[in-house]
Amino acid sequence: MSAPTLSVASWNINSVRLRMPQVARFLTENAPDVLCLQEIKCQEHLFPRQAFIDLGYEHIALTGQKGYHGVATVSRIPLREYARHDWQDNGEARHVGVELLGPGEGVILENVYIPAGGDLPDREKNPKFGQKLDFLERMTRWSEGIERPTLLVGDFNIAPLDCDVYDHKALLKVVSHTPIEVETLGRLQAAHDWVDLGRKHIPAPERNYTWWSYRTYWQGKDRGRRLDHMWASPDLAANSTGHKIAEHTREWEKPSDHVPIISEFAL
Amino acid sequence: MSAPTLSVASWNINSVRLRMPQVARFLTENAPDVLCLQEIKCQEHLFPRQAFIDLGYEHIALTGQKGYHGVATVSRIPLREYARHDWQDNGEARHVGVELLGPGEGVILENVYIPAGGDLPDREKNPKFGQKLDFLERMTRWSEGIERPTLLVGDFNIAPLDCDVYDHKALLKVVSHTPIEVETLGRLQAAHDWVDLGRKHIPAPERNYTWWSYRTYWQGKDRGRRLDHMWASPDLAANSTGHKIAEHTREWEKPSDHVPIISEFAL
DNA sequence: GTGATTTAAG
DNA sequence: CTTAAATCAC
Repeated sequence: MSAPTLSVASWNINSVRLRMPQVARFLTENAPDVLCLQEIKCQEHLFPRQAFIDLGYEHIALTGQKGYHGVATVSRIPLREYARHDWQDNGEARHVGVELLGPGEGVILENVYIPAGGDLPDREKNPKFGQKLDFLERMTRWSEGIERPTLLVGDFNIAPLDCDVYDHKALLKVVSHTPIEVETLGRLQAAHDWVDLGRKHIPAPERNYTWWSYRTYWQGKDRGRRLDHMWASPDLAANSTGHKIAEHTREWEKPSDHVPIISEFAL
Repeated sequence: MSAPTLSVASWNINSVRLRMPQVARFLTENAPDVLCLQEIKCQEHLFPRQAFIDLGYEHIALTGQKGYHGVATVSRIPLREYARHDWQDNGEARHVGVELLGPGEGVILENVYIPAGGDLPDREKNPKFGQKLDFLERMTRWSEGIERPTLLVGDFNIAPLDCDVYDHKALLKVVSHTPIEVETLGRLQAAHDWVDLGRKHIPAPERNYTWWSYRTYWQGKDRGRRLDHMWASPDLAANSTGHKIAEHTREWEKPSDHVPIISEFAL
């Protein structure tokens, strides 16, 4: 018999209602214990709760709003909603935190959708870019106070390493890979010594993309970026045993522009 | 061997681009010589011309506009575009007339989409209702001058007979079956002694619906109306040999709210 | 390019 | 309920 494990997946689903069949397929084929979704794009009362229950993911914590953003954490193991941080400071639904109660008891799981930040990497001309940096700063302040083993997952909308994008030089001025974003994300990481599980298990410079734009994917040039991440507290990271990217979902019919990432832990 | 015939179909398709697969199925299964479509809902350059050519309907006359209205006549037999009447007097694409050049030579085929007329049957409170009546008046003036054998087909948006709706009394104040509309349509009919082929071959009070609202169809109460018609000049009507309603298409996947009607003529 | 929303129209 | 368009955000 095998040792007890915990598996956690994260996926920016870009409308959970539209893609529920794909979510069901992913859960059936991969059976993670917990799935964190971003960009569910629906209000809480419209979340397809029953579909998740039918799939065995009956423990659900979510925050949603009409049309945009919204995150949900669905789980086969019991959980308790722990927090909803408004790091955007404007009421947008971008975070839900839970505490695992079954296997993995005591682990805190933070599901976040960091703002995309608009097109221009300039605080003055593009307020959304400033909001993104401010969001990261607030997360940094928050990180400094963490005292429990925590897994921070979601769509960070930043590809930090040179090898996290298909063309480092070309993307230096493209929001998601600008030096200021990378530095700001670096301070967040340093504030809790967060361990980047994607790169722990798929070391740089190995290809590790999680997102391909709808605009260019059809060109087949593999213009990907690593925007989705799982960061663990050092103590929790010590138990992480693997990390994978379900890249094949990008080829599914009417796919999300992001693909799921999955981490496994020994308990 | 059989005598030469001409068959003509008419169908308010409610977006020809969205329903091209259904149109193809209808043409394959019914093989009319000519099909008149209403509510194609596209500009002329976006009409799926090649799809019709591939199906053998290579002779095409159409008038379209962005988003709404628009009519198209597609044919296996050669035709010549004859007229585009602006009976709405505002440039909307609601009519195209053709002259058949092959079998049926000399027949004029008028394809029209008469305005729905809005919700309130009141000229003052609802200008659209007045426009509908004015449209019919202009058609009446036009009818008085017809000199060639003509088939007038399309979505008239009026159910003239008591038995043309599921509940005559209940619909007396519902646009499509109000006395004023029925009378105005009656004057149009009288102006050329138009023969109502639907009722020539399916005599009143037999059920003869061509449209069921999206809003109520799911209730399964057969709340239909006969809004689509084929009217023939008396001389041409003498050659009409049959008329049918392709009601089963209303059960197809993602159907139009209207179903095709088909008339056959001996030549 | 894709999705949600709103509006207009049916 | 259904469609197209326009808008906005990503």
